[in-house]
Amino acid sequence: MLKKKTLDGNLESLILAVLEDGETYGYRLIEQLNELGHGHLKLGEGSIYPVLQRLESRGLVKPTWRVGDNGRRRKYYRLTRPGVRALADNRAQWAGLQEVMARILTPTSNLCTGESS
Amino acid sequence: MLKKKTLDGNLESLILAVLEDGETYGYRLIEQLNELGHGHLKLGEGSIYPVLQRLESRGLVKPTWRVGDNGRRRKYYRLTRPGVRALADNRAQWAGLQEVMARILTPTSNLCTGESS
DNA sequence: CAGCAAGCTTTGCGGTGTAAGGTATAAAGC
DNA sequence: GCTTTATACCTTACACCGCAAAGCTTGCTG
Repeated sequence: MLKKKTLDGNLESLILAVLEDGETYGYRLIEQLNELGHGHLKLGEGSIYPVLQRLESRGLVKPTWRVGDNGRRRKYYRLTRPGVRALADNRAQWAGLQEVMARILTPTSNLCTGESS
Repeated sequence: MLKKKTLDGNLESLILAVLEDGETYGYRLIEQLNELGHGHLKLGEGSIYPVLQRLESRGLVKPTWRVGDNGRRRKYYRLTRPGVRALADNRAQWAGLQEVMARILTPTSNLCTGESS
């Protein structure tokens, strides 16, 4: 299971990426992410809704109230042009992070194993 | 350049990984990370020292005051056994995150490009 | 002595995930 | 009709993290 601090800063990217494949509403989004996470994710409502609101206030997504097939009011979110751009930006950031992490985190140069004490 | 929120939560892993290749002191550590970052990183003292202190208080690193080759007092940090374990743990977390991000963030299923408005 | 760089520490701010609690409503059971 | 359950949304409070900024000490250099 991924810890909060590991996921930190990437939830926004994940949400934008899911939105890229078509509009959704918050409750469904949680299920989608948890399914796609294959056991690595166990997100709750408190994790998603605040992010969605922030994305909305930044104009990266546009919500539309509509009634779903079960007669329920749902708030469908759709990616905006700035949202697409932000997603591309996030992908670039992720690539950069991967590069840095690969270079430093990968154990290639195990040097001194010498003990002295 | 990597944004704060992208790096978030991974600085600890990076520091532990550098420590794995041998002990260092804070000031040098900053240089090492910025070099290894190849332009992606530009860390300052305010980013590193708090992390080092936290690592110390958690027992993941052990500091030793010593005088360097320039006559300066330096606080050399060395990885402890729990620190090594924590690093392994962080690597696992990172692998998990990569897996999730790869599955969701990678644009494989570009479905509907249909506009309606 | 004055100035600078090495080296460590602390404070304060904004951003982030999330557990917990709260509201409203459609469908189903008694 | 009333209660429960599941759907669907929102809000509050908290802990943590990176980082800029500022300050302190100490050794080298002019």
